[in-house]
Amino acid sequence: MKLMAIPKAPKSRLFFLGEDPVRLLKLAADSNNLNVGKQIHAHLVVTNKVSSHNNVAQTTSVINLYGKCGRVSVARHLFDSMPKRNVVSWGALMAGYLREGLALEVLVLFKSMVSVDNMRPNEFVLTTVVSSCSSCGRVEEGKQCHGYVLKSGLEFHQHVKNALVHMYSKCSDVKGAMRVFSTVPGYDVFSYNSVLDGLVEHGHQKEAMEVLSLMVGEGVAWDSVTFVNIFGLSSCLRNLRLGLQVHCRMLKTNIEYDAYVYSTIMDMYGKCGKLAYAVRFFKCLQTHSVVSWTTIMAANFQNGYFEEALNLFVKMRLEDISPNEYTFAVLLNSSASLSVLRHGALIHACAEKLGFKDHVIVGNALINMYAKSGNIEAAYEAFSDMIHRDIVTWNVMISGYSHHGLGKEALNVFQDMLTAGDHPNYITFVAVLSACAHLGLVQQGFYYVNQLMKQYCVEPGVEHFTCIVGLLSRAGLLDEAESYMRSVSIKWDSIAWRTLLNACFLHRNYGLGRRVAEIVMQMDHNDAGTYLLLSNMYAKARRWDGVVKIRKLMRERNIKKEPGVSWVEIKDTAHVFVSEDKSHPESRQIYEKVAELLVKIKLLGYAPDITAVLHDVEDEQKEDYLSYHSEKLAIAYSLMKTPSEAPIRVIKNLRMCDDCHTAVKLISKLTNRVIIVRDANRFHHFKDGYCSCADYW
DNA sequence: CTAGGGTTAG
Repeated sequence: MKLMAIPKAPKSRLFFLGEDPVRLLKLAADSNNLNVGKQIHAHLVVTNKVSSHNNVAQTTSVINLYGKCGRVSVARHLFDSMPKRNVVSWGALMAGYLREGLALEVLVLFKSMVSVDNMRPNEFVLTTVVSSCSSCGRVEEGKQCHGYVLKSGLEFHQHVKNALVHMYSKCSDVKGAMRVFSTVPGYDVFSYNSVLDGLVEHGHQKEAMEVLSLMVGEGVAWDSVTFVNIFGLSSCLRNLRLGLQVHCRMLKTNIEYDAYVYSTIMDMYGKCGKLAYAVRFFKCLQTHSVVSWTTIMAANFQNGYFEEALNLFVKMRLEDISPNEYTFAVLLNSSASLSVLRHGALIHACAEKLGFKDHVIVGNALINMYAKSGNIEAAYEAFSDMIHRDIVTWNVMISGYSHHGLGKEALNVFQDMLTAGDHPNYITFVAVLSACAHLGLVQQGFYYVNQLMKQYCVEPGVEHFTCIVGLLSRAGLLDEAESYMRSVSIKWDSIAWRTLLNACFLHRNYGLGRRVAEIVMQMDHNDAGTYLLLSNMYAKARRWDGVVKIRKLMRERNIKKEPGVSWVEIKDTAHVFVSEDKSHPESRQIYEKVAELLVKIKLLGYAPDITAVLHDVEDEQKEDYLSYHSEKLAIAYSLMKTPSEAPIRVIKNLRMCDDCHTAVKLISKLTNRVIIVRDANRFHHFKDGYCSCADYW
C-alpha cells in the first residue's frame, strides 16, 4: 500500500496550544466544527491525555463533540473505553443518541446507568431521558422517569418540567400534561409551547384556546414555535379570523422567523380556504424546500385543485428537490380524486423505487388511490403489504370496500381491526354502517350504533344516523325510516333527507317521495340532483304534470342540469365523453358500436326505459336520447380499443341512470367483461349480468 | 463537559 504524504501542518493547527482543551472542545462542539474538534482530539491523543485514568472531563468533552456532530458511534466507542465515568459523561452520550433519533438506546443507557453503575441522574440526564420517552412514545417509561424526578426533587426545574409536559402531551396523556403544567408553578414559553402542541395534536382545540388566552394574559413573549403552534391551531379549527390575527401579530413582532413558520402559515391559509394567500406566500419565499413544496401542493389538493397539485410536482423536480413521504401522500391523494389510475400507479412505482412505500401515510394514500380509481383488488394488496397500520389505514380499507358495495369484505376488515386491538373512531363507524346497509343487516346496524359505539366511546353523529336511514330505506322500511328521522332529535341535513328521497324513488313510493322532496328543496334550493330525482320519480309514475312542474321550477330557479360526462383511460390518454356529443374523432364508429351493442342486448331482454326522458319527445327519439348517454359511449369505445380480458373502468360525474345500469349489466354479460363504473356516489362492478350494488344505489 | 418546544397527509 502506498502511503500518502503527510501534509505539513499549517500554523493555525496549533492555535489551541496553551488553551484549556475542555473549553475549546465545547466551542468546537457548539459551532458544529468537527474538523477543529478532531484536531483537538488528535492533540490530546498525541499528548496522551485522553483515556488516561484521571481525565474524565476531557474525554467527556470529546464524547460531547462527537455526539453533537452526528458521530455518536465514535462517542460510544470512547465512552465504552473509559475506565470511570461520571454523570456528565452519561448525559453527553445520551444527548448524542437522542440527537440521532436513537431514543430507545437512551432508555437502555439510562437503565444501566442507574442499575449497573448505581449513579443518580441529575436534571440534565432526566431531561434527556424524558425527551427520549416522548420521541419514541413510551409513556410507561416516561412515568417511571417522572417518579425519579419526584424522588430527586427536580420537578421544579424548568427544563425537566417542560420535558415532562411535552412527554405527557406527545403520548396523548393530555390530563397528565395539564397536571404537571398547572400544579408546578412557573411557566416559560417552552412549557406553553409544549402544552399547546400536545393539545392541538390530540384534538383538544377548546383547551388549546384557553391555554392561549392564559398565555396572552400573562404576557409571555411569543417565539417562532408559538407562532407555529397557533397557526396550527387556526388550521385545525379552520378559523381564518384567528389565523389572520396571528399573522398580524407576526408582522408586528420583531423576531426571526424560519421555514417552520412559513410552512405552517401556508398550510393555515390552505386549510382555511384561502389558496391564493398561500400561493402568494409561497412565491415570496426565497428558497423552497420539500416541505414548502409539499405544503403548497397540499393546499391545492385541499381546495380541489388536484391537477395543479400534480403539476407542481413537475416544477418541484425542475428545482431539483427530492420528494418525501408527505409529497407522495399528496400526489396519491390527488390522483385518487381524479381517478387517474395509470398516473396513480406510476406514482406508486416512483414511491416504491425511492423507498417510501413502507410509510404509513404512503400506504394509506395507496389504498385510497386504488380504491377511488376503481381497483379495489390493488387497494387490498397495498393494505396487506403494510407493515405498520394506523386508524386511517383501517378506515380507508373499510370505506373503500363499502363504496364498492363489498359489504362482507368491509365487515371482515372491521373484525380484523378489532382483533388487532385497534380502536374504531367516528369515521370507522360511518364506513361500517354503510357496509351494513349494503348487506341489509338492519339489526346489526342498530347494534353498532346503540351498543358498540358506546363501548368505544364514539358519540354517534348525523352521518351515523343517516346510515341508519339508508339501512332502513334499503330494506324497504320507508315508513320506519321516516318515523326514525322524526324521532331522533338531531339536526338532519339535506343529505339525510336525500337518502330517504332516493329510497322513495327506488321503491317507487310516490306519496312519501313528494313530501320528502318538499323538505329537501327547502333545505337546498340549488341541487340539480334533487330536482332530477323528483322528476324521474314522477316520470316512473307517468305523472307527466309533475315532470312539467319540476322542469318549470328548474327554469324559474335557474337550475342548470349538469351535462353527463364519462371518461376512460386508454393507454396514456384520458378519453372524455359527453352525452350526445360527437366531437370525438372516432365518433361515427363509436355510435355504430353503441347501436350494435343495443341490438344485441335487446335479444337478452333489454328494453329501453324511456320514462326518464322528457315526456314531450316522440318515443323513438326518447330511445335515442338514452342510447348515447356518456357511459354508453365510453364503454363502447373501451370495448373497441382494449384487449378482451381487460377490465373497463369508467368514471362518471352524475349518478348512473336506470336505463344505463340495465344496459351495462347486459353488456357485461354479452361481452364477458368486467366493467367498473364510478358514478357520483359509488362504484358499480358489472360482471356476468349482475352489479355489485344489487340494483340499489 | 451533559438538558426543554415546532413544518408538510386524512
